[in-house]
Amino acid sequence: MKPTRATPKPYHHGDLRRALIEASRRILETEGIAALSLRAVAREAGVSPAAPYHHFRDRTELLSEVAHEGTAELLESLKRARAENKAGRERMIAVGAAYVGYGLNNPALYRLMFETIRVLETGPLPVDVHESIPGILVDAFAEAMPPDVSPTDRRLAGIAGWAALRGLTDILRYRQLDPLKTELGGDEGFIRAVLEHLSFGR
Amino acid sequence: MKPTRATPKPYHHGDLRRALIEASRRILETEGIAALSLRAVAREAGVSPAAPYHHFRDRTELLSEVAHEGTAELLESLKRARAENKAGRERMIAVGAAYVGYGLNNPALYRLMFETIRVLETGPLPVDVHESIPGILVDAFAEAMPPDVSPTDRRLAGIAGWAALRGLTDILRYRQLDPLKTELGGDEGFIRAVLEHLSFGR
DNA sequence: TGTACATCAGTGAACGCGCGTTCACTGATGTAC
DNA sequence: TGTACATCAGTGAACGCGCGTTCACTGATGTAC
Repeated sequence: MKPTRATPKPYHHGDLRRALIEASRRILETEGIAALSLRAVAREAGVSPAAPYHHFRDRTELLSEVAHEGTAELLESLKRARAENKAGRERMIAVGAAYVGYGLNNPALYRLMFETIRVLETGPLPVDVHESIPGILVDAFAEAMPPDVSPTDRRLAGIAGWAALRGLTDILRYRQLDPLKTELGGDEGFIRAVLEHLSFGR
Repeated sequence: MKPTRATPKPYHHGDLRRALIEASRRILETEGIAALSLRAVAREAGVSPAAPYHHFRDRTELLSEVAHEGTAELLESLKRARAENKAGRERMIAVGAAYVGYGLNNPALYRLMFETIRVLETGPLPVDVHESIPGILVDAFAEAMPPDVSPTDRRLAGIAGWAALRGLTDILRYRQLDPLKTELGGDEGFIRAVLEHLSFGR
């Protein structure tokens, strides 16, 4: 009995590579990174422990792929928020909310992404800054500053904003702020309220 | 041959409990959390694999103790910074720098502390806010705001500041900002410059 | 002060476990003629 | 279209490893008398 799904299925057992990455993400978010072994992933995907080796050199490579997928998704989400809002406060808040939202919806993956960056990225900021996650965030904040602010201050405020988003994501993730959050109307309202207080450097 | 050290040594083989915690921290910072097994700790401390069980129920308890020690140290450092600077911008920057500094000097422990919080802390913010890490940070930022700012805005700005410190620590830890950092005179100058741009919510 | 005993920190061997990875294999699919 | 063969994704058994934890033990220290 072949499955009725209309997925590509280019090889004789379906798109296992895809299935393995999805299994990894499922395990990651439900059982945590410590449970994310190659064997567990194979089990979750319903194949033998050796099968993944036809698609990934080793455990590290699988993890990198998963992290990379997360990075691509988040980047996509930020670009969408940027495109849908004109520069200024609107965009700053939309981009910020998209960032925090992604982190809260994929907490374990979000963590993995940054742990992996340390290993993968050699240089400091990526080449094309406007296509990188930090680049988009910093820009969104910098652009929201009043017109009389100097380029350096603008940039520093952007970095402060970027940092605040990372911190905010962590704080909300660990539920350290639930009472205040409720008071201000959930995640959305809370994020908005906090972001209102950024990017107004002197 | 007894060691010449003047340490207490209340039991017949020295203060193993202490030695185990110190061994844990050494392993944590040099080899990472993944390498922090009970056996590795015992090895590092020069005792048999079963010895730690006379001091900690299991691996989790040891980890909790280590995390707790880190939390206590950081709290102590923040209190010192608070006591040594009068309320306002001075204190805000001193407390912020102390926070980031601790994170950068103990990166793996810093991470462990927050991973552990999730498990350990049941409620949201600790009871005595002025004796908690978030409490001190939020206050330091809130106090640095201009006098005409409303209590709610003050609090939100404080939270934004707290978040920025967490994010800043992460960013610096992953060396994503080295060029700019050098430009601004190392960690110290950089942190100061970024903090200058916070806590000026409208 | 001296002896008998209780306490308990540390030992070392052993257990069962899940892991990453390798290996010779099987069997379905794709390709050449 | 039909057959022979190459390809290669997936199998299942096996390896050696380090792990957490338990156990009966040993032997130094502390305590009662």
